[in-house]
Amino acid sequence: MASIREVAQEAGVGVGTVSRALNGSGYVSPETKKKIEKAAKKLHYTPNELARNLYHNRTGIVGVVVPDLDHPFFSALVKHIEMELYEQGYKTMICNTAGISRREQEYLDMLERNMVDGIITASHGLEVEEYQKQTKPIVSIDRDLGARIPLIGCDHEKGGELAARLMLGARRKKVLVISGIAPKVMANDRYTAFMKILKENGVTVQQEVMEWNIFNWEAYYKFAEETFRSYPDIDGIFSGDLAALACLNVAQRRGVRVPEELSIIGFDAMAPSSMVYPQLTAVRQNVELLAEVSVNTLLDLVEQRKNVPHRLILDVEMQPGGTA
Amino acid sequence: MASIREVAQEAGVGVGTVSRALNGSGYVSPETKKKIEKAAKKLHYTPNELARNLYHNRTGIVGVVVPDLDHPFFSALVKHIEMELYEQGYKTMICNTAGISRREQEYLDMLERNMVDGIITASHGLEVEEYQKQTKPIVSIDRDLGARIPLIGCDHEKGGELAARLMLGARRKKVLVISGIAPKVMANDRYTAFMKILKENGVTVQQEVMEWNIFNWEAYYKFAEETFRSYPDIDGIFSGDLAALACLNVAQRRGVRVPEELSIIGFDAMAPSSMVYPQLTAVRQNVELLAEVSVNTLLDLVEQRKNVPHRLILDVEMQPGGTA
DNA sequence: AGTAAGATGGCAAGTATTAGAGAAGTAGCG
DNA sequence: CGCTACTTCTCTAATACTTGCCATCTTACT
Repeated sequence: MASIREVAQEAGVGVGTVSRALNGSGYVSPETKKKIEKAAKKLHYTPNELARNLYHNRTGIVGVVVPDLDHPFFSALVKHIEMELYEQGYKTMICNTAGISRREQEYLDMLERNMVDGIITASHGLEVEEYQKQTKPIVSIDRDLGARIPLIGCDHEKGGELAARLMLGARRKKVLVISGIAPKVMANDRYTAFMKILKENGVTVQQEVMEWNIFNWEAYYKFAEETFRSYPDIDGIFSGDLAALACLNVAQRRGVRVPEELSIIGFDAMAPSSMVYPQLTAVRQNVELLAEVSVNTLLDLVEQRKNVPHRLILDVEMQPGGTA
Repeated sequence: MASIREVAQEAGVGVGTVSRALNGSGYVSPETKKKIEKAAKKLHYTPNELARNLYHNRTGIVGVVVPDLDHPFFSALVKHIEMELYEQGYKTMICNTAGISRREQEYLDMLERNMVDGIITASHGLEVEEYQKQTKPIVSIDRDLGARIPLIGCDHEKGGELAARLMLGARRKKVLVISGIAPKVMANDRYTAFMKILKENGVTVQQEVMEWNIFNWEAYYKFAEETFRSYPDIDGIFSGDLAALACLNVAQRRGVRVPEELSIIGFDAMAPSSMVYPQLTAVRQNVELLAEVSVNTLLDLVEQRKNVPHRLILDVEMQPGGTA
């Protein structure tokens, strides 16, 4: 762990010269530069990032806050965010809130303490006020955190419409919506839009609510079994991917024919939706684009590159499958 | 962004006193302490972590290196690692190598530059020598990186045995193994053990190799289709979860009855293996324990709490399912 | 009252680096 | 030869915090 001082001594120059030689800033003669590089190599010198960070008051780290890393949507999201951040020279710190709002708060505090240069949050356990207290760069996915905090999300409303059209086309009459519990997120818009269209067309729509952002297959499965008991006569289900997959699984186990007797439409169209047979019919979010846009918006703020729009809505499409 | 100096001025004391008052070290009278705390609150003082890090020469960050965050095994692993690290007061930085060994190298460099206090690596694109150059804390999952680097993994050999026993019990005669491409990882042991037992019992075993640690469902699916064309008469498949799921999916599409005509056994038994119908029969790794053990081993090194064993092998069990 | 122990807090060094001021040296040109 | 311009490099301040050392003040005891 040689320091810049030792390198300077070894090369017989001052520390400033070493700094300039190695960073390529300011005047350094070719010979001295060579001498310094030799000394650096000899001593296995690597600059201490911590001192650098202190001076520049930045770490090049971005915090990414999600409710559950093991949920297919969030693992895909974080993966793409990480890769995009890497492209732009940043590192990714993750926070798996697991529904604990204290953890979300702690990451906000880390912003304050300069540990991270910015935050992308897709976890929504805190009140908007907590976020509004912050002045440093934050970008929110799928929930409006008020002024100064850009919001990125997909077009949930259109997704709900697409699903509704599909249900209508299949002449479904008694449809169930399984929605998430979080009250203030954009995801709810898809169910509102879905239900509105179906009701306008005389379809009976019922709604069940379940905790969705903690991924626990057992819970989904139990919920699906419960659903089939409580609603034996429904002919359509619209919900997030995982709940839809659980319903599909239970339907298959019970011998309910999908899609003949029951249409199931998911939302997200993440990897597992393609693994089952038949493939799940689902509204697809472009996670890759979502990640890219989120990162670029955040870095626009961090590096003050330009003004960013407060709200960015990305398109969705229907992933054809065999369940609707 | 008030600094400690401003707090000291506001409270009318020296900076050292503020530091000691807020950290609870050394003598500070109750009144001064109260005064300092009031000043700190008034100025919204939050200590700059960067300066702290520089002084202590640590960041409290652990780097976690995986080939693909969106692979169900790695997303589960990282999730549990993150949660365990959090419990112990550390933060998690992730690196999704995506098979690019340069990225793996860069994380090793970050160790050198003091950006992270230690590394847990489950990605294996670099030569052992690169790791041996390092003197700072590293823990490896599923690959032996030589002396000084603890190795954690599950009992792949036993997993292979369990699968082999199941194949024998089902009287399978022509079995295919789909293994990964990485030559030096422990995962290969499961296939060696599996094949050895089957061959000893007179079963024909063939082997196909595919790139496995980059998760791409399309590729798995294509590979599975190819497999069914090339080996139309096999009656057993043993492979990682995802390849197994792809084979199950193709089998169902082709009308091959599972498990009557074809036994499929996976390895890992991650979430998607439970989502399909019938549930995939698969060897289950205890990812949660794997994460816990990896973190504790690493932190033993980081904090020099105690000597750590060089090799830790965790038990596996068979997840019963409907495909074997 | 004098002394010593104990309490309290200020000062400055240390942490590794960068940037900017300025010193020292060289060369070109009139 | 002297002035200017330019190159080259050193030195110091600054970044924000922690901590050891020392100075000062209080209190109590003799």
